[in-house]
Amino acid sequence: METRILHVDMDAFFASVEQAEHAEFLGKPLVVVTKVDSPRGVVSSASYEARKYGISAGIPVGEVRRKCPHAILIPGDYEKYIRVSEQVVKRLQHFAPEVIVASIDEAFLDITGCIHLWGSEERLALQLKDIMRKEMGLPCTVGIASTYILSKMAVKQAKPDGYVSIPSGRELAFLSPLHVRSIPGVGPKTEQIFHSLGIYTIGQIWQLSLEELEKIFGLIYGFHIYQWSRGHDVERWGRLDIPRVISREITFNNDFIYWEDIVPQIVKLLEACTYELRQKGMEARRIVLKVRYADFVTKTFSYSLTQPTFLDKDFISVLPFLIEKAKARKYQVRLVGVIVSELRVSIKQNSLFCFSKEEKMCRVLKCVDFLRERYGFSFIHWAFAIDT
DNA sequence: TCTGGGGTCCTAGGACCC
DNA sequence: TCTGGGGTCCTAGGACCC
Repeated sequence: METRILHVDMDAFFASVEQAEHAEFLGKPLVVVTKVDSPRGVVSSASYEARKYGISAGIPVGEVRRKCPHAILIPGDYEKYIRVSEQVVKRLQHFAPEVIVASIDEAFLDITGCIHLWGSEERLALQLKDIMRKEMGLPCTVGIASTYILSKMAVKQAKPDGYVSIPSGRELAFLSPLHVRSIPGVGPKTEQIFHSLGIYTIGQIWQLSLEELEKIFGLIYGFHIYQWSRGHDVERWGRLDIPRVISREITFNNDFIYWEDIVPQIVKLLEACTYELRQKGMEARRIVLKVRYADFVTKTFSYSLTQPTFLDKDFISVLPFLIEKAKARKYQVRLVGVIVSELRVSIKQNSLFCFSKEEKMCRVLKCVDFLRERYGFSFIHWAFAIDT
């Protein structure tokens, strides 16, 4: 039996969630933004009514107001969108034994063995769309094809509120006329390189041999493009359900001049990262300080610990070293971020044989985490006091 | 109109060891 | 004493995606 992969992508997800909840927003140019009142807010999600005015993800609120003065701007409620996303996934699980969640608003279903239950794959797809619309009030687009990447490319062509199937055997005919940017993984830089070579469509990529692509784009990326342009999946290295990094960042409403004002912000971000580490039962070995200066130049400064940890204090002890490096560039600061990486599942939290001190620390931190959840951050000093 | 926040994966140079 | 080569780790940066 030939494999059939179904890809679901929710249309204008955040905006649609808000429209489903507030009927008065239906049919209106609704724009979900990061910050409503700051000129540094940008669009997270725009309803299709808003997209008619050229509003798309990433553009600043000022430009939104200029392009569409009557647009409705609301701040994003990301925890809500995560909850709705989980409900969507639960509903999708009725259609296939395994649902691979690719992001907050998209998923893949291997429907190879399920099509007969619905009569045809088209009826399955339309039923799925119908249920999302009627039960959750959310429009979505569905693509079905023989590989994951093709199902995703099918969705791109069918948006919004559409359905496209690529029948087995018609893959190359589907791909040939599409623009190179239709390949997920080909962005503006790669597009530019293709254009400089006189290549605009996927069909034209086929004229290049694997060796030529490897020479232009490097061994790995060149191989990927070779496979993707033929509709073939490339095995993913990591598992989707285990995070590789945890990060928090903040863009200030006004640039900061003095590092005394910035450091507490960095500590807060770090606390949020380690809190999530502990919640996930993980620890990290590497910390990265990210700084975007007033001139929009972004620098990162990192340090690897000898042992992975989930304790704030272990990372805080190296923060001064990283901050000193960041200070060397004499510019005002518009963004700071903290990234913890080199993650692994924590042994300390899961082992029955923890040392009593570690165990004590765990309990204290769980208490601190609880208080943080209730009252916000900056309870870190409590943990210090009990540890020492 | 000045440009968010959360991720994934890959590259490249230098240090260091054998 | 001088030399090469391979392997691994560390650090910084970049392309891309939602």
